[in-house]
Amino acid sequence: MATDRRLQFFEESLQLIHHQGYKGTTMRDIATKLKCDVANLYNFVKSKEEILDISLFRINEEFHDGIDAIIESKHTPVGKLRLITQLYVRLTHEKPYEISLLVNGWRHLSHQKKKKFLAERTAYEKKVQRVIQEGMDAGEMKALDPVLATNMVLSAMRWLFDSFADQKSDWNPVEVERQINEFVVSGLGV
Amino acid sequence: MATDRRLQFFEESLQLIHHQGYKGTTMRDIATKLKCDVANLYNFVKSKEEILDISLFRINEEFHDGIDAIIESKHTPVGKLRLITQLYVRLTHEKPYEISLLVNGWRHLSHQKKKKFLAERTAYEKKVQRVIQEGMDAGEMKALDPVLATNMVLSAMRWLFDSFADQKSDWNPVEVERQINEFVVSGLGV
DNA sequence: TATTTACATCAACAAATGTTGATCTAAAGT
DNA sequence: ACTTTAGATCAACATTTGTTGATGTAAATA
Repeated sequence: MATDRRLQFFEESLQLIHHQGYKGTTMRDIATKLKCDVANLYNFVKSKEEILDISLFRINEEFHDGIDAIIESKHTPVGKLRLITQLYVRLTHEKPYEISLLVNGWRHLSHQKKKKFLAERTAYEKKVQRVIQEGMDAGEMKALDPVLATNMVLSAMRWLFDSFADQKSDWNPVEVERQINEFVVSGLGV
Repeated sequence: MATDRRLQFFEESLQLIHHQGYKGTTMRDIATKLKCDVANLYNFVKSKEEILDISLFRINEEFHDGIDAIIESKHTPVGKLRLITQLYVRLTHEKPYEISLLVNGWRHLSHQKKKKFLAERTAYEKKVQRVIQEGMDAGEMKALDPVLATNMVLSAMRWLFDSFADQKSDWNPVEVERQINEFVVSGLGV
């Protein structure tokens, strides 16, 4: 099932979708990049939407599994928050085009799938929010609105996928993670 | 030129583009919302792309004019940074659908216009970066990578347009601005 | 050797989409 | 009274787009 050609198909598709958007990417665009006929693509997926579906929910699960492992671990709130940013930076560095779907692509899911995605996203934002809330309760972090604080922390990293996807930029992900963490921790710190 | 109906046309168009994306919004969608025929829309713009063009470069100029005024003012770097976040929050609260174009919509500009937009955006990011750099040089801010710091600061506010566009959320923009500022300033602070 | 599997091509279609030209109406400006 | 202007309608177009069905081929598998 996971043949070379099939992997290449998904890879090129996601790159095109990142740069041109989902609606702006046609099956013919993808076929051209793969140097094959359009009809051929339907050997890999049964519809265009499936490219989005499959890729998006796979990376979503990977991210959420990572979050869960951190939540269940025995770290202080600040420690957990550090691991969360670390996870996000690492995942974005490894798979910028997939993360691009989580940031933008989800809007083009079908109604049902979009509902499902947003419900899951909200649930996981709440988990991060709870970590921050615990940090505030423990006096490790300053008392801001927890919803607002969560949004700021997560949003502060959302430029990375664009940067990592860009050939010209060559951030060192470990250094990026260190500095983001410093920013976030002292941004919330007392 | 700026008649009621024309204003309504742009307003509804931008709302649709925010929710469905530029490519995902058809001229027929807009016509339906305005309860008129598709052909009628061409009394307001000479092409679909013009909706994007006009709206995007107008808000872009408004934002950049604001930045320039702050840069030229006599404040400390930290003071300037505070004014910049204030400007961004205010603008996003007043015109979330326009800001949505600056965050996402620009990707669908024609090649030429996109080049122009990106050049301007880069120039203005550099101006913000210089403020941060001055803050670091003056010892007001901790020494992080200035490019990275700039990206984090600006990106930390990029979730707002989505939230302000949403009917259900009712943030107080003044309070939001205060908390964002606290986060950003202590995030960069020594 | 027979057959399944992964991948490829060609032709074609139905629907969606941006756009145009000709025409109309009612109000506003001169 | 005459003319311009903003807004609206209808029919029609050329393209673009996702998708299908019939068919072919070369390698792996049984």
